[in-house]
Amino acid sequence: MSSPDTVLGTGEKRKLTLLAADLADWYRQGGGRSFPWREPGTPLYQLVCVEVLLQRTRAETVASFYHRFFTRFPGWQDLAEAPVEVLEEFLKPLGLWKRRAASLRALAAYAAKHDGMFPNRYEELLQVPAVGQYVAHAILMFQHGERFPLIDVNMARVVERFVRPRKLADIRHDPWLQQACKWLVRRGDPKKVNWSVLDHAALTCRARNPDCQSCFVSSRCAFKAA
DNA sequence: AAACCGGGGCA
DNA sequence: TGCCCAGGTTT
Repeated sequence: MSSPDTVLGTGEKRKLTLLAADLADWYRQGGGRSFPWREPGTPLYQLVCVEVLLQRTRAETVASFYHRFFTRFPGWQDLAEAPVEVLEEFLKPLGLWKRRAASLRALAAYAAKHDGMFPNRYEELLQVPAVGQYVAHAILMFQHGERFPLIDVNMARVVERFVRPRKLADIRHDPWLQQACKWLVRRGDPKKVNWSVLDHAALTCRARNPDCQSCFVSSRCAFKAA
């Protein structure tokens, strides 16, 4: 048996399709943000490292740290060779420095054994150290060009406000939210569609002070700010 | 399912 | 001051 709480309905799919189309147009017209790691030709090494740096950390903060980090650690080998204490000290301005240092070192060790490549199956990716659902999706998208959503608090907030709230507390375990996010990126360039959602979340559909007045999809949105 | 990590940004 | 941030791991 499938309950409405766990299955994405037809009406919900239609709403999400329209939302994605509008966000894609907005992004194409230059409405989104620009970050160093979005530049064409950014190596997979940088993309994977950035995902670790972005965890629980504002993208703007990571952007200001980007040049420093990759000047000091240009490749997997530099990361693997650095003493963990040095890496920890280097990461302190970002916070979560102990965990991040461990994650980056584990990833560097993995990359060294696999020639800088990662698995192309979701289940295998989850076995890689420091790789959870979000990073696994990111790797599938960036390395293999597959159509996966970057399901983070931002995408979750946009989808939940626009359609309806999730049932489970944890984003990563809510089946309805998973389907909704996957549906949201069903068409268009996977990277651009994902970025358009994240940028809409950061600029307009903000966590604390959402700008529903200037939101161009507010007429179809289930969420109304006070 | 909930706790934990953590410094910085912002109201 | 208190909440929030492109999560993953441990309990």
